[in-house]
Amino acid sequence: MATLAPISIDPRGCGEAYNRPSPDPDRTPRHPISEVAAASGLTAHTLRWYERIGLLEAVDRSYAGQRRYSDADLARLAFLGRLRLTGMPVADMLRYVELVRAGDHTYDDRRELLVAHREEVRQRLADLHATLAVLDYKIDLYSRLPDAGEQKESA
Amino acid sequence: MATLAPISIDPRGCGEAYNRPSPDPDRTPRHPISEVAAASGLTAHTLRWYERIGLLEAVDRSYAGQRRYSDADLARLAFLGRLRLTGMPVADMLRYVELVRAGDHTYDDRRELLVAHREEVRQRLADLHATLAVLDYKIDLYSRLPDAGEQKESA
DNA sequence: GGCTTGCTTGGAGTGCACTCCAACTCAGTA
DNA sequence: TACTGAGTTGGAGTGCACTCCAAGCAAGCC
Repeated sequence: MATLAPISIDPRGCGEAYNRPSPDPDRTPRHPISEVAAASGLTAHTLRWYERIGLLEAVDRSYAGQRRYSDADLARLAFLGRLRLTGMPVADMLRYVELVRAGDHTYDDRRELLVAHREEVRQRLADLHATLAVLDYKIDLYSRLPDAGEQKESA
Repeated sequence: MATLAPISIDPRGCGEAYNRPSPDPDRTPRHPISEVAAASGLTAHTLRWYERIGLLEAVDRSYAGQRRYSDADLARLAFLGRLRLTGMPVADMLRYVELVRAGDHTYDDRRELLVAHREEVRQRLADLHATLAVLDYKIDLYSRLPDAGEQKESA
C-alpha cells in the first residue's frame, strides 16, 4: 500500500541473486527488519507475511532469533516490490519465485510471466496518460471558473 | 476490476453535465443496464452498487421500473470510470460527486481534489516507467539465456 | 531490578470493492 | 399459458492484501 521508497540496490540484480551458485555464504552486511521496512516501504508486518507465504526465502536469523536481511534479500525485495507496486497479484509473484527456485530450466516460463506483466504495465500507462489529459482539462476548467459563490439550484 | 472499455462519450464533458441548468428534461436516447455495463466495462452489479452508495444520481426508470441511462449518465460514468481505473478510492469519488451536487461554490474544492489525484497519477506513471525498464532488462536477459535444460542445484 | 525498545509467533481481524443470492416482476415469443 | 431472459431488491458473502493482537523474549540503560 505505502509507496515503495526506492531501495539503494539495483532491482535488476535480484532474480540472479536467487540462484547464486553459493560460492561462499554471503558476507555482506545484515539488516534488521526495521531498516528493511524503512528502505522498502513495506511494513515489518508485511515483510514477515511475505516470508510466511513463501515470497521470501527464510531469512537468516541472529543468534537471538531476529531476522537479519542480506543485501541479496534486499535485492529480491526490491524487485518483488516493483512487481507489487505495479499491480502484479501476490499469487503471480509467488509463482515467479517458485519458478526461480525450480532452477535454470524455467527461464522461458519466467520470461513469459514477465512479458505478460509488461503488457499489463503498458496498458496501465496508457490508461494513466489518457486520464492525465482529462484531469488537466478539468483542472484548467475549474481554475478559470473559481468559486462562483452560489448560483442556480445546487442540491 | 475489468479494464474499462472506452465509452463512446468524451469523459471531459461529464462534470459539467451534472449541473446542467435543466433547460429541458434531456431527450437523449436511453440505455438499459446491460448496454451500459458492456460500454463501461463495469458489471451491472457494480452499476447498481454505485447508484446505491450515491456515486450515481438515481437513474431514470422505465415505467416497469428498469433503469434507463441517459447520455449524461454515461458521460458521468465515463469520468468516474477513469478516476476509478486510475486508482482513486471510491470514498474520494463519492466526495467529488458530493461537491458537484453541492453547487458551483465548490469549484475550488473540486479542483483541489483533482489536483491531488493528478499527483497520484503522475507518481504511478513514474513507478510504471521505472518498472518497465526493469522488466525490459530481465526479459531481455531471459531471452538471451533460453531454458538451460538443467544445471546446478535447483530446489 | 525495573523499564523501554525492538523483535518474535500464529491466528484472527480489517477494509476495500465488489459480487452473489433468493425471490421477485415484467416483456416478448410460441 | 408456459417459458425464457432481462431486469429488480437488500443483505450477505467473497477475495485480496494486508494488519493487528496478545503474549513473550532479549538487549541496553539507569
